[in-house]
Amino acid sequence: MRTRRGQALALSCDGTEMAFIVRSGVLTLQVTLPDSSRQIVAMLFPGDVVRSSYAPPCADASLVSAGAGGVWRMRLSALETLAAADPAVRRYLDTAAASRVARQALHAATLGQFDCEQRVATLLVELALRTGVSSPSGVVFEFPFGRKDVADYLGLNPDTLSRIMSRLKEARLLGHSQRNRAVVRDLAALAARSPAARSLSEMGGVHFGEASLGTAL
Amino acid sequence: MRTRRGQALALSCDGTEMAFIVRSGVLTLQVTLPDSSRQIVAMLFPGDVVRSSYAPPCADASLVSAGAGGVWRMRLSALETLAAADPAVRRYLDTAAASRVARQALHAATLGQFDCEQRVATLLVELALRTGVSSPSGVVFEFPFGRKDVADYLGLNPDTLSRIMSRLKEARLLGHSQRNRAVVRDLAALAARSPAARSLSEMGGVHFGEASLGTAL
DNA sequence: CGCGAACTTGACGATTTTCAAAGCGAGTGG
DNA sequence: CCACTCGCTTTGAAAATCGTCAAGTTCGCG
Repeated sequence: MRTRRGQALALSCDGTEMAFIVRSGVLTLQVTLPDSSRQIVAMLFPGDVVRSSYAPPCADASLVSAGAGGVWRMRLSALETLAAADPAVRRYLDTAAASRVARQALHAATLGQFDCEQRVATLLVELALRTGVSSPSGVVFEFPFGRKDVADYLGLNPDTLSRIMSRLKEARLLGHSQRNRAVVRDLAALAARSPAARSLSEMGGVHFGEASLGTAL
Repeated sequence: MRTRRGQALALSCDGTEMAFIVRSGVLTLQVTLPDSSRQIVAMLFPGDVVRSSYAPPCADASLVSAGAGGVWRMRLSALETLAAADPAVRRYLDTAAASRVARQALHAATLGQFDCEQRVATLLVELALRTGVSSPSGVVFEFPFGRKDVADYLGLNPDTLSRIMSRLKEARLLGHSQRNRAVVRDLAALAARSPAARSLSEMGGVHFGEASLGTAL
């Protein structure tokens, strides 16, 4: 399945539990509780696995594509059959589930303990490590989120977020980004502002060919 | 393994990945990032499964018993062998992992979107549903946490937490609790203050013999 | 009975949100 | 080609929430 920006994927199709595997692009898992505003619970990168039952009951949950990308969608039972036949698939799924829990633990610490600047720094470091490419002017990466999306991920107000971004640009840590794109001029300085940076770079945050980004921390 | 209050269990023993299954009592999974204070990432109730890799790398993580309880500890490889032999075990582990992700999603929403009163209400509802027993004066349950622990779970300050508790007692939603024990006088009113209450009661929050608590919501 | 640790409570202060107005960019139609 | 409008972002001032600090209280324990 190809996905377009903003496209929402139903988490379960007529009652049967589904599984999704991200192939390219970034997806978000968002949850809206009654009388509360939306929370973006997780950002999902290529390789990540999502099941219908990752969403809490009695909540309006959906999987939304942030930018253009590709996803495999299948019935959970089909994936189980695959896993039963091939131990490598089984191991992959187990590892993916465990690492999802670990990343959610990190996110919980981000939401619970960090002040707003640390939260923003954490997100930028995560995206830079995951999808960034180094270039002469710094690490460049796609940033297919509206301010509101980022704010809902970090538990902040969009206005507050805007202020932080301005502050980081003024401090020369960030370049002036065009639409849907961001430039981190000084990744090390940004990482110094995020208590989670070290953990993020260890957690498979380093993608193909850009291992050097991780070592810079 | 029996555990005592405050006892910390090492998440991994000399490099091999371990798995834990909670038998009784309540455990907490806590994470401390560099230059940041402790976050209690999850509360673990009987039936919950934890693996070493649930903890993020480069973080000081540990499993701490809140009150007295019992835990099974085994090597992950041993558990895998069991699961390979018995499909029921396999299914149990998969379900447990998925429901852990769902509960962390709920916790993320709690930390990111709720104000401090809603957070406290959410925790109290969760504990009441999980470990509470109805009695003439309300729902009674063990509360084996210090103020600091609760504050670190909810991302609040202990002083702030203390104020909220006083306010809830004044509003007659809570009874005056003795040490390590709490009484919820009006579960429905408390649930009305937590946007996550409905989700919590659906998520297997209702334990043996106390199904009536859930239906009251 | 007195000590110490944990909890409570008040006043104050900092961070963050809210509200409102202004700015910018992209697409549209004259 | 240019003015125009719509949506999103930025920014300022005021307000609310929450955290900090310090003093007082309770409770368990020696």
